[in-house]
Amino acid sequence: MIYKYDSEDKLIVAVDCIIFGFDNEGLKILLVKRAIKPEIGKWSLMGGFLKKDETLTASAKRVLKTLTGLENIYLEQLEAYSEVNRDPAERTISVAFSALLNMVEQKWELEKSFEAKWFPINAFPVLIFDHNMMVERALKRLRYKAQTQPQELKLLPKKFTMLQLRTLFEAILDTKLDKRNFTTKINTMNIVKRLDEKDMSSSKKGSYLYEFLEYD
Amino acid sequence: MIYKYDSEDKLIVAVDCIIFGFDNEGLKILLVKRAIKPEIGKWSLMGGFLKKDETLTASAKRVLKTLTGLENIYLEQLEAYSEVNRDPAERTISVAFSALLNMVEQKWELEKSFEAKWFPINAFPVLIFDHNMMVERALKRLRYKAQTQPQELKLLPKKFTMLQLRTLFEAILDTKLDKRNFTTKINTMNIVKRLDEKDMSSSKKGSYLYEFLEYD
DNA sequence: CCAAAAGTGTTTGTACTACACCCATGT
DNA sequence: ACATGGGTGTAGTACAAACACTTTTGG
Repeated sequence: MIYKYDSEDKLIVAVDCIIFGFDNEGLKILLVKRAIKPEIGKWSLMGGFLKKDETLTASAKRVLKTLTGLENIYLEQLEAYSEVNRDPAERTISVAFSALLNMVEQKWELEKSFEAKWFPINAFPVLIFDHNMMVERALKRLRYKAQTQPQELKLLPKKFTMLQLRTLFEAILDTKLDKRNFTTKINTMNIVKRLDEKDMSSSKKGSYLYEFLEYD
Repeated sequence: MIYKYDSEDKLIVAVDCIIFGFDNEGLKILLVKRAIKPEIGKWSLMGGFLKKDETLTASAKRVLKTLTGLENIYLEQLEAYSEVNRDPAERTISVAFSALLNMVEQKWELEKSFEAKWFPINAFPVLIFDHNMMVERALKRLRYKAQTQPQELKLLPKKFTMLQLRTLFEAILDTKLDKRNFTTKINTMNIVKRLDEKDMSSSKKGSYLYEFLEYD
């Protein structure tokens, strides 16, 4: 026998993805021009609606795949947004997710049927609904991650130089970091291993490549 | 003109509250015996369903008020749970909230129409659905809060002794803390003020009472 | 006067900060 | 040989951890 909560309200649940990218210049955020009403034509986070038979994470992954073709991406649930009039079209609640993409060894491409664009994190437009709040929160979380679990920052190519890693940190934390102190700190953290390989593209001497250590 | 997302799925959204209390003996969690099917009679978090015209936070506050009569309680949104079959009765997603109650100068009482009971945090029963996961998460968050914003731990009476505060920390962090180091740390944090008053109930000498500083 | 709990300081190690020079090599 | 970016060490300071004795007073 199956019981049902017959008299309870039902409503639409959405997911919105804050997609961060890093390209050695700075931290970027991926936005799309909204294709449906209301607020059609305005910049927005990439989002979608939760289906009856999928989890929130699956839904966010589906959205991400639609936009970039990518699967198996680090996706983290942030927070649910539920102001009654957050979406003027209809009562919806939305759960925010954040994803991190490596823009350098880019194994994906933006789906062309969407008008999508990367914006620098410190110069992106006003977004629809409560999306700007969501980005704020995601940035806070990203800064926290950088301090506590930098190995989760899947924004770099598999092999990267100390300079790349430091530039990433500087972009996320929006600050300058001392080269020597940064190297010692990363080393004492025991999260990377130095390879024998060097990257020769940026100098005559070449700079060592590193990899994040895998942990079980 | 108003637009609607007509073809999207709608579903039931629930809130579940992880309610922590502290009574100088240890950290407790408030559970209720479930009164509706399915899983009727099993221990569960206090929960409810989101109504069309209320925010998630309002919904969680309503649940808390129903159970304890209390309003204006520190409530924090944790995470949304959305496994498709998490509730065998019907597809629902649930957003977890955590609340902190002071069991000592208890200004509230448990609503008698519910069979509700405080359990020690390290000895409570298996709960329905994914509620045990929710408690795990809430505990993690509580530990984090203790480290970073102890003044948010509204688990103590307004005036408390260092011993009470330390016992609370020990309960939350599940560890022993050195008396001297703890006092110095709390003092350098600048989050409490020592009153001229002493609590004489526990010793002949009496121990100073403290209050959390208000911050704007 | 003594039992019971409260209060208090010092030392040691570890982590963070600031700071400047030498190294390797392609041209 | 030199210009370019890469790599490295030290000294000072601040914070965390370990550790034990003295104070107060009701009984």
